[in-house]
Amino acid sequence: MPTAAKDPVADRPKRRVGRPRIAPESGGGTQDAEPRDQLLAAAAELFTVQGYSATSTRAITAKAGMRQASMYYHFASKEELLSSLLETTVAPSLEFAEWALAERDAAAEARLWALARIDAAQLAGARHNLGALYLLPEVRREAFAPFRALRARLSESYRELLGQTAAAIDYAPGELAQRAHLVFGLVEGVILARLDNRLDRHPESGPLADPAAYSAEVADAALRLSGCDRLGAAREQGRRLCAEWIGRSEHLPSATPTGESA
Amino acid sequence: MPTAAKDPVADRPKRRVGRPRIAPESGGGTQDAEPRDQLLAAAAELFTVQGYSATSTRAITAKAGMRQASMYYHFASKEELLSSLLETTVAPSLEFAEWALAERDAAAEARLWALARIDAAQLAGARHNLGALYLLPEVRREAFAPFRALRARLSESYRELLGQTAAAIDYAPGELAQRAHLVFGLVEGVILARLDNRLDRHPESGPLADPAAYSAEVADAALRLSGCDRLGAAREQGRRLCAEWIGRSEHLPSATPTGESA
DNA sequence: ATTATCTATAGATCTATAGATAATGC
DNA sequence: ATTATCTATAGATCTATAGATAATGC
Repeated sequence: MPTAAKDPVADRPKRRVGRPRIAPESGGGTQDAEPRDQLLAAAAELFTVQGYSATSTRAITAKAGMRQASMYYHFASKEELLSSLLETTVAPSLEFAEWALAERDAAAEARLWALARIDAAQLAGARHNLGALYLLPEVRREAFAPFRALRARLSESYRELLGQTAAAIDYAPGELAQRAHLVFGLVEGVILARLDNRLDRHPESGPLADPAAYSAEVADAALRLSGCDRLGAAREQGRRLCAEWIGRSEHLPSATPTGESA
Repeated sequence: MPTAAKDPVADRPKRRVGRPRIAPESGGGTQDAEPRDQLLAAAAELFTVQGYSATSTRAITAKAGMRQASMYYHFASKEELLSSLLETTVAPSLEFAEWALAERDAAAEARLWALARIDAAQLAGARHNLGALYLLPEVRREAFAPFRALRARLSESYRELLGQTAAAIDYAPGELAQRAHLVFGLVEGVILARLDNRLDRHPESGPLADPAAYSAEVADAALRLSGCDRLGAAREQGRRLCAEWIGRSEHLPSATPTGESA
């Protein structure tokens, strides 16, 4: 073997600064992630399954393989931990929404389809049912207002795109807001579907069977609700928009702290 | 005044057996309700707003006007309190669903419309956002399995009705379950709409602006999702079914412990 | 005697802080 | 010296039980 550094990542001795941990890594392969990300991953699972108040900092740190107090080196409080998780949840959909709003060459129907698709796919495919985090009652606390503002912007994006569709011309006054709400609610139905899955069938957490197919169904249903009469064409162009966006974002470094290796 | 007992309810001296309370009634006119119902009403508000784990038994009893330990005379545990609330939440919709399934003379589309309507109206119009209770992560605990079974039966009722519609004949394999899920999710979107209302606009809890109109919109949207092509007729007959049911249930003693006087 | 409350408290948490300590880095 | 952990603990909870008590009912 003449070339020494064949696989620099695997060879890395993983020696770290600071006092070493004592607690063993409990299961789920987060061994060599950043401690901060280990905490986020542990909290994501526990918060979605048990809720925020029902999850102790002790439980989170045990899952992340460290002692309770060590959490406070990485996060100022338990609330800050939830804040971070919440923001990673809306961010991707919101980025797509803003891009889609600017793509004025594409039909509004296609952009709406694509937004519903991307948003639903993210909700359906995430390792834990992260969307359920914003159903947690604790999220109404003042500490989470910044996150709620992000979510309100996402909701408005749906309304704007819907307002640009051909069907919207015939809407009665107030009907736009009404229908936009229904569409937004339909997409968020993915969260509820996952809750039901977990409640009634799979004891273990997990994504819906086929997120890609499911999210396309949801996007179809969204256009049906909008009153769009040329679903086929909109879906076709919508798919292209999704593909284009995914192509772009793959060039970026995908910083998804909660998505563990596999 | 010859006839002595003019208004027996108002004249009732309200003297009660047992040691009297010391704690004052805090606000909301539940003064002369049964203690058990006062506790349920207090818990309904606090659980929906703050969540289950975040609500202490002390907070519940303070709102109901008694001391913390007195709760345990009426409920064996905090979990039992939530259980009672959960069951009062699904029961009305489920009763309607079973009646509608049996009404085989009416068109399936109309019965589906009516079920969506009744269910959505109940979710939209309840004093507190009681539907949100079954989004509480704690509801996954074993203690709440009986409630989850009720909810599963409601979900199946939607699927059965949808399966009897004309549009269902053309569904691909698996499409029935898929669409039924979307419809069920759409109706539950009412819960999310109320959460959003509370998050973003009204600081106080409260029902959606016009539950009757809103729930009719949701029922329309449900039929649109089903692929029904004769919405007008179905809606017409659906309205009649709703009216018939409401007529019936008004003859019964309406035992809704959580709906306070007004 | 029965009922529905009360007071007091055991025992088990839980969050966050203080300060010690075991690594690496320079 | 810096970093990332550790141990220990203060202080504030929280749920549920034990047993006393103040009403009504008979």
